[in-house]
Amino acid sequence: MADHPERRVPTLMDVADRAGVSAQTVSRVVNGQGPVAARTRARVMDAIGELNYVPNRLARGLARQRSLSIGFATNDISLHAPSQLASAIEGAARQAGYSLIVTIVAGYGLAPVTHALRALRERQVDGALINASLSPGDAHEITARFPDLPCMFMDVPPSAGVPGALLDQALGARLGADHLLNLGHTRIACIDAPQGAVAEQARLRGWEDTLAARGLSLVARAAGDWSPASGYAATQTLLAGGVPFTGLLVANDQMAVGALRALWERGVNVPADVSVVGYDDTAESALLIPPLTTVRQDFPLLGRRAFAHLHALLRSETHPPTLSTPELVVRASTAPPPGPERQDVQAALRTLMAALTRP
Amino acid sequence: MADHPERRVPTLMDVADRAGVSAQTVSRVVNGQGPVAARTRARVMDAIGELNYVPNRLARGLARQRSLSIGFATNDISLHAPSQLASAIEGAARQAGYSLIVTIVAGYGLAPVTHALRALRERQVDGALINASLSPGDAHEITARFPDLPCMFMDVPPSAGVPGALLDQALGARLGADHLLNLGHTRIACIDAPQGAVAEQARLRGWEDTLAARGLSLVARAAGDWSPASGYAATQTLLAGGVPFTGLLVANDQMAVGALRALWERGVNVPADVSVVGYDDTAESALLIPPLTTVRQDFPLLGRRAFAHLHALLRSETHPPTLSTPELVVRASTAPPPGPERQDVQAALRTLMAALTRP
DNA sequence: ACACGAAGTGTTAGCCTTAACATATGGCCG
DNA sequence: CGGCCATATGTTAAGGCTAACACTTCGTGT
Repeated sequence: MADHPERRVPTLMDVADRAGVSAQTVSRVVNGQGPVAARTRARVMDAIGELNYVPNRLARGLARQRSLSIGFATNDISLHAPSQLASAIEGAARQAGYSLIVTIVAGYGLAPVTHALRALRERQVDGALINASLSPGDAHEITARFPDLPCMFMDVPPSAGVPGALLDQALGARLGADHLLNLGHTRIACIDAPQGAVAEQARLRGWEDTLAARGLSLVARAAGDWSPASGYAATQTLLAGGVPFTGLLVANDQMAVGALRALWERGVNVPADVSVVGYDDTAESALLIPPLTTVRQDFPLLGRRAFAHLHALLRSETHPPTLSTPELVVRASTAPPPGPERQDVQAALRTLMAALTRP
Repeated sequence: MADHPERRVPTLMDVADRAGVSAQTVSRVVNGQGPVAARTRARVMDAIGELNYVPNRLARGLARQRSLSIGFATNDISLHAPSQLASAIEGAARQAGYSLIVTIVAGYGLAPVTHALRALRERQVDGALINASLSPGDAHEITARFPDLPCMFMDVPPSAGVPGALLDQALGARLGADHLLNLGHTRIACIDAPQGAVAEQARLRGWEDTLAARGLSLVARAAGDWSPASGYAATQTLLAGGVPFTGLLVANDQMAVGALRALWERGVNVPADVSVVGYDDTAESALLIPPLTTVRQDFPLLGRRAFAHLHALLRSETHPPTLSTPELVVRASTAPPPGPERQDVQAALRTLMAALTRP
């Protein structure tokens, strides 16, 4: 790769020699601390420019005993939430002079997270942000196993007593369920997320509790894996189950896309026959057919906050856990439940329409 | 943070003392190279376990002159393509013993990439993967400015003569355009991506060239920014433009979601009145209403390949640029163009239907 | 019995930077 | 004009690890 086999990348010492000063002086100039005469500084800057010197962060990290890098351990980063978080965290970290090392945690539970953190500790990260569906117990275990590694848990309930910044899943779930209840729905089904995902548990419990407060419970339930295809399959399962429902709570918007499709295929009109509530408010949601009523989660804000808290932690300032409040975005996928007679008319109309519009 | 203020994290030397051997021997055990007697190895392993020793990668990187980390410089990682790539690259890198440092490149062009690579070079990354809409000229400039940093350009045409692994944008664009042409469309509009995005240029040119080969050209054109909302707005612009079209080529599936919505709102039936072709084949696309005909891009494959090539490069094996071929996925959003009379009937039907189904 | 090579281990000298301390220079005060 | 302080710079010793080399201790062939 090297055009000039003899040429090494220049070091601090090379700059020092060229500028006719000691290494320490160059270090002072580079880091902008300690007194340096204006003339000297200028000479050093010139030498840096001429040699195209770049400081070596490994060596600096070794000498300073802090690497100025942080780790982000997360579930599959190609999903909506992790990628949004990564984007926000990277931005905040870079601005504060930190680099971001991303490690993907495969699967749920303690073991894969432990593995990921071990790798991050090898890299001497100054701290870690963890978004990996940990239970409060797991989070405590992590802090015990890595006492020297400041960690922020991004999806652990605040009650856990570990540093955390998270979205209030329970509230979000309640917002969605209450919305359906207030519209008059009583037969409500749900599509939740993979077992083991903490967000899933919190949402499911939030739904159940909200319904229970009105003396109701979920009439049917199916599980997906966050993907649109799984939402589609889950909805088919629900429809095939024979339990009638007029409201459908879905654990994320991507699965809701599949749900809308499955309902559409069966000739079930949304929202006239069934109301659908999503979760996340992805960029697509406002433009679906129909536009999706959903619970907005501000992931960029969460990401920035999480980094800010970790950053404070690194400077030994303690921060209480933060809870960001999601908000309900009402769009056209929800409406009052249909009366029984109306339901028949709708079905007939749809059949007619389908016949007419077919080429 | 430290429970026991006196306790440092154990070093190689601590392990050596405990096992009663020299540091070098511990190093040999940890790295599994060089001859070590079975008994000695066992003693060292025990000491490592007892102390919970973790090697310090900064120090190792400094001593070995390679950090076993690579950089990924990309546009906003919350978008579809970058997040898919990041996921695949991280997996491949981790498996090969490399950590991944992610840097987000803000904006298009040479300057922000240079900035990002400088930061990565500070971190002593062994190589970098770049997905940042660079022109071939920019790519050459980068290799000139960073002669010691092996780079893979993930979105630079192979003709550029720089190491690259990319998806054949021109072919993908051709597939989509040919599909519409073969269905009989002659009035084709497009929604392309931000100026400066290389993918955009390649796709736009591919569309134009393909149409030109049949003596046609795009009848209208609007630009988006990859987001569903921008696709929606662009489609509204096209519809308001007054230039009739029966085929619509969209530069990604997310914008196609917005396009489908805008057409639906205007009562334009897809595919009876207008056929829509997307690009990417996101997880949602098969489940939209109607399911979207699109050009599938295998980003996970691209990510793995890109890393494999970089890895080869790091071992001084030269690899020719690779071109992955996208493939057309035909779904229900495309059909032959309507005859003029049919178009009126459709419109009337839609009006009727909308009136009937309104509660 | 001797040289020889291989296996196993230790020693030394870096890798590049910074913290801590040491030194030199100049200005100012009494 | 000596002494003292602030400013500006240099020196030394880590920081944790590994490459390169040096040194033992064997077993082997002759």
